[in-house]
Amino acid sequence: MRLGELSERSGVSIATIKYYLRERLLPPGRRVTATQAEYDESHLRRLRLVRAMIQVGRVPVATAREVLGHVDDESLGLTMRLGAATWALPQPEDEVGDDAAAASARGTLDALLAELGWDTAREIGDLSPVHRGLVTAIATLNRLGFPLSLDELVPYARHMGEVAAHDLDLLETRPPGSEQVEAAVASAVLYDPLLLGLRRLAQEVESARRYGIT
Amino acid sequence: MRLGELSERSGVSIATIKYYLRERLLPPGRRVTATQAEYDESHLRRLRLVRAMIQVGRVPVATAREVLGHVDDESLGLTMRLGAATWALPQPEDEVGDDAAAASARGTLDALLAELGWDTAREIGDLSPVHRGLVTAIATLNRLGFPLSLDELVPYARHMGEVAAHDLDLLETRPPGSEQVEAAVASAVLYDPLLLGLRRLAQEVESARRYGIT
DNA sequence: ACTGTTGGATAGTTTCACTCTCCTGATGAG
DNA sequence: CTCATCAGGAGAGTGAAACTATCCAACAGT
Repeated sequence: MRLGELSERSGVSIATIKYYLRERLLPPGRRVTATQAEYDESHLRRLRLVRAMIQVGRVPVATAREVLGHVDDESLGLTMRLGAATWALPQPEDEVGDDAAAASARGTLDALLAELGWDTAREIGDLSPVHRGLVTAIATLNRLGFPLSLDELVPYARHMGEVAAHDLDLLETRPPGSEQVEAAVASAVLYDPLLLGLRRLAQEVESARRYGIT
Repeated sequence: MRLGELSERSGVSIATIKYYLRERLLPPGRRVTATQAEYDESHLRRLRLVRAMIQVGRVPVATAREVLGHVDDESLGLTMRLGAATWALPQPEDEVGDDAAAASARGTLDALLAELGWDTAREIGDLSPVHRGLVTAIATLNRLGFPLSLDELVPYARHMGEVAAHDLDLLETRPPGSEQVEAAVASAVLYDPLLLGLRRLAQEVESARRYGIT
């Protein structure tokens, strides 16, 4: 198919597709002549994934390019590709600072990982953006005057641990290959709003149950 | 305290504070003379909350203004204020369309709410932005070729239900009043990245556990 | 009186994600 | 063969969002 059809089938404007091609979010089509190229179903799938990452997942274009680079890196195993993609995903940009709040947050997180036996994560330490993002989040809550104790944090972590296990269960039902990696990215990016939405909904329901609708 | 001190204590530049004042994210100080005003601790707290919402929670300025308006609306009860704030919070903006994917997503969500007995949420139906956000997320996954069955969705919802219950337990430990409402906003906005970070971390750990580090 | 700040208003600046305009080179109907 | 049409590519332009910088008159501390 050509650019026009790709645009029509995906609902993305031609100008935007050209932009994504320029930004290398979408691999170039197979060149037919000097001024024409042919696209296939994989381009359509990739385009939809890009759109989902950017629009639903709020992932910046530059970051999306990086993540997709890891998705396409066939020299890595599943775990590493998943990890690489996760690694590149957007974190609540630092601005941590080394104040007391940050130090306390680091301590809390360390204790949490020890408590749960998540030693893999502890070894990686604060090199991981995920780890740093968590420190930032806890530190911010400290600064705001809503400190999180270990006891309050552990139940959250346990639930998210089970969610993660369920994530991987679902991933295993996919045929291995790039579809599995794409599913991993979709899971990382698109399940976020899903889970948060479910939490909000549950909060409303629970609040109504406890206090009535006043 | 005056602008300069507010800036120093919060770490936010004077120019930015002026911007927030202009945008009514921060109530004006108590006027001392025609060209000078006095700020207090509540301004500092509010400023930190605003920063957290915008920087960590990625909440747009206009939305933050709306949310804070509800926080300050003392004519409402706790549930309603929490609901109002939640209601105003940013959703993965629609662009739903009425295609088959959206219809199927609506059906799945309805079934889920019935299954869990979350009838309060079902009555509100698709008026709620949270509800619509969920439909968008599920529909997007459908379109990408990663359909979510009810069976796969239910465990997620149960876990988030427990998380929400824990959220409200924590909320009850706060002294009633505006601090409680602020805690509710902080919970809604700032726990998001915290939970997502925990999920990512748990995914890495679980993946390493299952498949090794390859 | 002098120096430096403060609050307020207005006008930049930066970043990001597109979107528009041009241009060259096919391509297909008549 | 011709001529309007469309494809692809490159560069400049646009609009929104969140700041940031510049002015200015009115104070405040010394």
